[in-house]
This record gives sequence, structure tokens and C-alpha cells, in this order.
Amino acid sequence: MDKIIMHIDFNSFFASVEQQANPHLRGKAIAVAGKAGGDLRRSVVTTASREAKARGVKTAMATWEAKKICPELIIVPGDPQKYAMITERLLNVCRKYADNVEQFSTDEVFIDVTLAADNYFGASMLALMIRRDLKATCGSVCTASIGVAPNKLVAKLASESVKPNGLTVVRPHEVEAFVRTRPLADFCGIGRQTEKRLAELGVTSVDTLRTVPRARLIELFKSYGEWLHDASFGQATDVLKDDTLPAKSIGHSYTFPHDLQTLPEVKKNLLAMADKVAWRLRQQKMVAKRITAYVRYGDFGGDGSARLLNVPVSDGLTISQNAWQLLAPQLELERGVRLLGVSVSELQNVALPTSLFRKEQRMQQVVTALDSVQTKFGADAWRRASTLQTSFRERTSGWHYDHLAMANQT
DNA sequence: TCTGGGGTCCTAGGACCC
DNA sequence: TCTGGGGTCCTAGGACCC
Repeated sequence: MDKIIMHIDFNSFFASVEQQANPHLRGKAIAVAGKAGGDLRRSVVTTASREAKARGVKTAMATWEAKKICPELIIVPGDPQKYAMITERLLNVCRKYADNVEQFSTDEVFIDVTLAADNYFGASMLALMIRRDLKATCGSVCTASIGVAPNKLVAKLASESVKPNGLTVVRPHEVEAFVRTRPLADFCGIGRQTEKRLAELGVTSVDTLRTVPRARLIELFKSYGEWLHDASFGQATDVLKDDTLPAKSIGHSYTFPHDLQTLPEVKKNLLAMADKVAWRLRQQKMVAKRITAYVRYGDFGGDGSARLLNVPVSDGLTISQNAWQLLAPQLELERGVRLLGVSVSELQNVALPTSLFRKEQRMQQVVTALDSVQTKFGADAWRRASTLQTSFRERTSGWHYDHLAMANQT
């Protein structure tokens, strides 16, 4: 039986949430970039409000560039907790109406409404109800575009085809014709590289893609070629993912206000990031067997490295020590360290075996105690003394932030 | 005064074993 | 002692998404 899949996409999500929270920002060109306390000079726009988009401000644009084309742009630091709260509301609304819900990102969900809607007319009614419900629970500034189709690929194309506040329903017999009208770059799965490669083959539209024999696409793109061929006809075997499954990797990376020049700075920052990773790991009651550390230099070249451990770990010190050992031998300090990243994967949902050694027992007790402090008082409740100087510098160098904080209050 | 931060998935190629 | 081939595991790297 054919499925009925709905894709719901908040419009300008982070920016809308900020405008909802602060009436003074409504109707204005705003951009969410960076985070509170961070240095915005080296940030890019995460989300632009509708008004900012109209002035040409785009996602991933450097903030200084955005400011140049739109001088009145108000830059607001990101507030992940606020967005997570609204995402949770979105999910709760969806769960009321759907058989199955997949959170695709902070501001997008796929829901399977095959049974709940029964048919496409029912699905349209359901979409309108969901939209009304979202408005009531998330605020009137937060609008969503909705697409309904037989699969995820087309549902997402549909929701993207009308913004903001659109509702686009593509019934099975309309799929082929609808897909034909969409630009290749709009397909979730065709990125810049693929678009370029296709263009080199003379393929610049769905129509031209359809003329390339399936076998030829497979020859050129392997299994991805099969997907491309099917996608050009709006066919996909995509199924909703079970989003109750735990994450497969947890990581943090950070671009420094100024490139780091010394080993102690690198080491200290790795530890601070490893602590953040470890904290999230323990929150999810997981341990990691693989540790990855990566660096990006001032000239934008980078290098990463991974390590598989014998014993799963979940404490920041061990993670940072491994990250350091991975990175140190290949570090080229003279290039200036622009970004550092620490990530863990091969996660397991098992409890750490209780250590027999007293020293390690003590360490576990300390970690447990610190976790309870953090649970109670938040992520910044404690810091290792060795990372304190960095945190002080982070706070005091944020002149943009002071400026913005005032902009926020007015 | 360039280019964030959070992820997922796939493939190529080397090492190792039989 | 030399040689070949297949399978599997591991890692690096790249493409994609928001």
C-alpha cells in the first residue's frame, strides 16, 4: 500500500523563534549567528529572517558580508536551548496526529500519516490542523511549510516549493509531473559536487537527467546513480527512521577568535571540548570506543585522525588525552590553529565497569558529583582550572555580544 | 577582512588472514 | 619458497544534510 508522508519545515526557524521571543525584532531583518559569548567576527549566518532573506542575506554567509549587503541587519547570537524547546513542541504536536514521526533536523520532521489520514484529502485536512496547532503552541511568528506526497523525497520537495506557510500536496499520479518542475539542486541528496558533475555531463534539469540511461548513471555514480535515476521520476524507497535510536557520534568543534599559536593553548582547549563531549556522552548513559580529533589551520587546510580504543570511555580527561596524542605528532603550529574538534563514535549503551583501582574509583566519584552539579546548574556550572583562562578570554573578547545584548533589550 | 557547528552515510584502499 | 585470490576489518576522506 502506498504511504502518505508529510514533511513539515519551519520557515527561518531560529530567526522566527527569536522574533517570537522578542517583539522588537519582529518585521526586521535579523540573522542568528554564532552563540552568546562567542566571537561573531568569524561566524556565519545560521538563519536569516524572512526580511533579511529579502535583502539577500543567506545561510552560511559570513556575518561581515551579510552586514555589508544589509547594514541594518540585527545579528542575534544563537540560543540552542530556546530552539530545542520549540522543536520539542513541534514533535509533540506531530505525535498527536501521526502514526510515525522522524525528526530530520531541529526544524524539520517527516511524519507518516498513512493510517491517520486514510487518503490525500484527509492528509490535507490533517496538515491544516497541524499548522493551526503549531501556531497555538509555538507562536504566530513561527510558520511552517508542509508537503504531502507518497515518499520523503517528494514530500520535502513539495514543502520547499512554497514558502513561507505553504501547503503542497502531491498525489501519486501527480508525482512525475511535479518532480519535473523542480531544480536539481532542490533534491535532498543532490549537493554542489553532484550538481557540478551532472552539469559537466550536460545534465542541468530533471528532464535531462531522465534521458541518461540508468546503466550509464550506475557506471558513473555507483549505487548513487541508481538513486539519481529513481529520484528523477520521484521514486524513492526512503523509510522513516526510528529517531528513538541513540546518536552514532557526539562531537564539538570551535573556531577560535584568533588562531592558536602554542601547544599549551591547543592542549587546554582540547580538554575543554573533551569535557563537553564527555558530559553529553554520560547524559545519554553511553560510552565511546572511538575518538576523533581534528584541526583546521589558518590557511583552511586541515587534518583529522581517529583512534579506536580497547576500553570504552566516557570521561573528558581520557578523551582529551587521546585527542592530544592523535593530534600532537602532526600538528603544524606555524600555520596557526583556527579550529579544533573532538568527536566520539562507536557508542555503546553499557555502563562503565566499576573500576577495581581506588584511584579510578575516586575519579568516577568526582565525575559523578560534577555531573550532578551540571544537571542542576547548567553546562557552565564548572570548569577545569586549567581551562579557566580560555573561558575568561572568550567572555571578555565578545564585544559584538555586548553590543547585541543591548540591541536585544531595546 | 573571507569561509560555523552539529551530524550521517558511503567508498576506496591498505593490512591481515587463510 | 614463491605466488595468487578472496574475505574481512579498519581508517581516511569525501559527499551530503540542516
